[in-house]
Amino acid sequence: MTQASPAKNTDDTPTVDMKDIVALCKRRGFIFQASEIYGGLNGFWDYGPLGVELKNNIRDLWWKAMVTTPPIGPDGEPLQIVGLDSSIIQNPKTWVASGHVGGFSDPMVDCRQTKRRYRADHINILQPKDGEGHWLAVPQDDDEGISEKRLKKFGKGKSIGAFEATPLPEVNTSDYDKIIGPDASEPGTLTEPKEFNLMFETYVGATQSEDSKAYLRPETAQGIFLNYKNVLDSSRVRIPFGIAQIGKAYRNEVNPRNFVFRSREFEQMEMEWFCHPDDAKQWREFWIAERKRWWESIGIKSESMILREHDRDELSHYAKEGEGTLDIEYQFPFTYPGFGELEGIAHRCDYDLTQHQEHSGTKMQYIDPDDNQNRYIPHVIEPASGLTRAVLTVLCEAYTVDPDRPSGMYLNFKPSVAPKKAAILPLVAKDGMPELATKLYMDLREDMAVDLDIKQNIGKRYARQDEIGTPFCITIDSDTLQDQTVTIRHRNTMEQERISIDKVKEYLTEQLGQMA
RNA sequence: GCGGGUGUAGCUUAGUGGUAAAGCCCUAGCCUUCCAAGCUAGUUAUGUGGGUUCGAUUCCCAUCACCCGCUCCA
Repeated sequence: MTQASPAKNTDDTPTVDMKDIVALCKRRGFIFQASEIYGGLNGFWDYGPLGVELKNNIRDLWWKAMVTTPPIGPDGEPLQIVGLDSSIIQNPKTWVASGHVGGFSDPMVDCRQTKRRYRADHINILQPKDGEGHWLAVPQDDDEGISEKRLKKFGKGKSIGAFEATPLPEVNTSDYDKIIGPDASEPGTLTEPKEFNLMFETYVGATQSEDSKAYLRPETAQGIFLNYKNVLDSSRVRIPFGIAQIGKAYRNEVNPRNFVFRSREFEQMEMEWFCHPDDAKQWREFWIAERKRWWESIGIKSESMILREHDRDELSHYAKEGEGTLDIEYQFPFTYPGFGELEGIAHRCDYDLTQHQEHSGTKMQYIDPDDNQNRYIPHVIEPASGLTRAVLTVLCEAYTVDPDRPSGMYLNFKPSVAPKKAAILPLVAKDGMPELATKLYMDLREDMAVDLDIKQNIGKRYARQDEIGTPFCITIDSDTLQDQTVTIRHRNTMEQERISIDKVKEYLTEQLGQMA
């Protein structure tokens, strides 16, 4: 069967409009706005009957590719990867050690005049020692001599020696009206520092106090690092090995945007690959190739993705010393003609294990079973992607406009991710056709997710199945009553073929296997 | 977080300072022999909260949500 693929435009208009995808998701029960009847909640989404099937299918394929049947390694042996399901809430010290508590609460100030935003702890305030004149906000890290230029303009002839420098966070907010912002031309334009704590806070126990404060995990990775020793001591794995986890994570995003692409509650699929520091570079390359292949296996076309190395200055705190981070990016309709992040493959070095060793006092070093003098803290290669982001990607990729069919479009899902593999449709609801269809349905449903639909005319039912991306429709008609044959309709081509009713299961199993 | 835009049924659109209209969809029944046909009946809406007014979906204010741009994205 030929795969219809939408031709990518060469101009800057994507072939699919996000509005249509969002509307389809709501109409057919893939994704709803969370708490919609109360007006919704910015950054939260619910997965409907078909959405949860799609999400579970993608989740299961990831788990199978990582844990159940991990890839074959460079030495020809299967890799060792074990699963984990850690708690969303952990001891809050976890997030101090990981750097999230310190790094996620940078106070920011906005300038009302220039609309620019600054980190408060990166700004110094030059305060005239004689108390006369304006206070000047300048960058702390002032390589370009900005302070001098600002002084010349607003310092009323005073030299730098006539000022005292104070970090902005130490300045009383009641004095903000005297301050001229770093790029402003008049005083009093800076807002009070706002805390941008991107972790959701909660309280453990029935009484709320600072002592009982805890956090919803902003990444699943830390649960893996916390259990690194437990896994090592209980499951006979040896370096190199991986621990994989799928689960919810929470980030209080400043600005959720683009449907489920950036939401405040989302689901991650992360695997931490523990290896010898000398092998980290090689394993990073291995996982980049492996992960790209996986995305292709669930139906994402190679030409819709790019691999992008992070620039030095966008590297995370944990990746600074290593081989860096590479993103696999997808050409979403809302990033077109640009790309948006699908998965990051990061070299986290020994940052996390070292941090937890220091903060917890628990030794995290690995002792080579063949040479107990060879002790080291493993380096980590982390392929981390968003499951909910994967759902969006698969939807965007599958959405295919086709004006020549009643629905005007169809979802070109790979059968492995499709919520329904086949639909069984009696041509009309009489002459014993519904009974035959029900019998076939009862047989098939033991082996695959199938739909039985008897209502309305056949065209509407085909259209409905096209909209939810069902690869095959099996139709019972009057010939079936005579010769026990049914028609199989192929979603992408709308072509039909006739086969014996008792060959249907065999046929579908073979076809679905081939197309998976 | 800033600026701009939008908000009437699941969707697309009417309309009005005084009972909110239609088509499609959906549900039930009839009909229907291969791609959203037809008939009958039915469900469903002025995002939320204030204010002005005898009366607000309409005018005003606030708020929420969504979209676009900027910002942010550990």
